[in-house]
Amino acid sequence: MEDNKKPIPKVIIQRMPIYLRELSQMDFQGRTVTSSHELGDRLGFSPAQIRKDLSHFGVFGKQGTGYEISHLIAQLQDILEVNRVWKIAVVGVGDIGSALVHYTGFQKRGFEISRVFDNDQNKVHQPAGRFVIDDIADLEKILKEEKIEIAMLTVPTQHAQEVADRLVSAGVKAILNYAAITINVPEHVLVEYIDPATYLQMMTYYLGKE
Amino acid sequence: MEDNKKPIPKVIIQRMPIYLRELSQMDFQGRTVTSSHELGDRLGFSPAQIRKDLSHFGVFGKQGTGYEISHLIAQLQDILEVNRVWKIAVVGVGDIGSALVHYTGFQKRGFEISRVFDNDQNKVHQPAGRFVIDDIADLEKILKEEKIEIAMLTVPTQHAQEVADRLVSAGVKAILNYAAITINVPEHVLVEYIDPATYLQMMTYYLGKE
DNA sequence: TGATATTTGTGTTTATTTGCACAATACACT
DNA sequence: AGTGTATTGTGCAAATAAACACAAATATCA
Repeated sequence: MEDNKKPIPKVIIQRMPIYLRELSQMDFQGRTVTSSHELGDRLGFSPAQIRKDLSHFGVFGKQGTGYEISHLIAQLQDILEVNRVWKIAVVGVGDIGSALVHYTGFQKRGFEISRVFDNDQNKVHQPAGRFVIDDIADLEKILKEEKIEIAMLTVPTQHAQEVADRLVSAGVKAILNYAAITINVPEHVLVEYIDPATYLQMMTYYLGKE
Repeated sequence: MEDNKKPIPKVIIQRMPIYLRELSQMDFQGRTVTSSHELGDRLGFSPAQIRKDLSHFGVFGKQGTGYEISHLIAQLQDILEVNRVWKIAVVGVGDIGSALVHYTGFQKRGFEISRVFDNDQNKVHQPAGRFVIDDIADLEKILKEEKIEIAMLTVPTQHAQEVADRLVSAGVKAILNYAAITINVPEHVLVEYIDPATYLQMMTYYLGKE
């Protein structure tokens, strides 16, 4: 294990959830042991890369045998801090927000939507999934009370920056932004983007070359 | 411009839609000219990186002035092949599929949903947005007829691989996969993944280190 | 006009990331 | 026990990506 103070590169952190997802899938299929070679085949990575990635965090495998799946899952969950359940707020209950609220896959991956906000008075206090929609006017108050540190931002593009600012002032430390716009936040706040059109445009670049 | 036969690295192609998105935003705000420095500030990239990235495709700026926004937008649209409209199929009309069908932002970014499929006979032939849901039994036939090359895969996890196989056999060349599973496709087919939990887990890694 | 400010595109350098290859270890089987 | 096969973790090399830094071009303005 590389045990100096250098931070582990982001590109490696990005692959860890992919490894965890695939290992969970293998576990679900009843598998108990795997190897860097098999995992690499399934994910399209080289075996060497998988071994090297894992080696940043410790020694998890056994020579000649490979990796015990349930053990590696537990280790990855520790590393990614998802051996507990993080509370999440969904801000904006449009089509995407609703879809996220109804999605049942978060719990087993370490997350639980715990509050849902909208600014539309026709939606406020109405049910959305197992929630009652809160008024976005109470955003800061509720997020602080509930100590919610992660938000999924699903408001219309033109309001994304303004709502992001409020999330930051409410103490949110990580934002998953579904609005198709880059938002500016202080350095200590993490932002990731989900914008299908950017993925599609990446692919059309290659489709156009054929 | 770097004009040898080396393919342009994927990491650069990934940034081009981000540049395009921000430039469109600036254009919408009435701006006409920008610089690598300003664009970098807004996006969190270094100016040098932006200039180097663009230099792979040609010369778009003017020394002392910067970039004319509308011109650079047009050039990026050409590069990414979104100066035309690509037909897209949505496969699986659950919560996410519905949200995509109702999303109005695709058209101006080069895409148009043109067919929508589900296997649930209670949904088939029912309306979804401006569409009538087609029976997934007719998937191959319709995709070939319509020459649809791009699909957004929004079926339940356990059916994702099987449906992906059918998309490939129907001639689809690019899949945007919303199912939380890695799918295997032939080398000539592009796949990108949208799985919110992987992004969240990446962020909790860092949150846990604070 | 000429002096000063900007800003690009790119050759070079530095840093990061990936891949290679092999000793060390474990297992299976005779 | 011994032989053959599988697999890990890692030092080192190669490949890739990012940053630096500067000549050349443009704009501004006294």
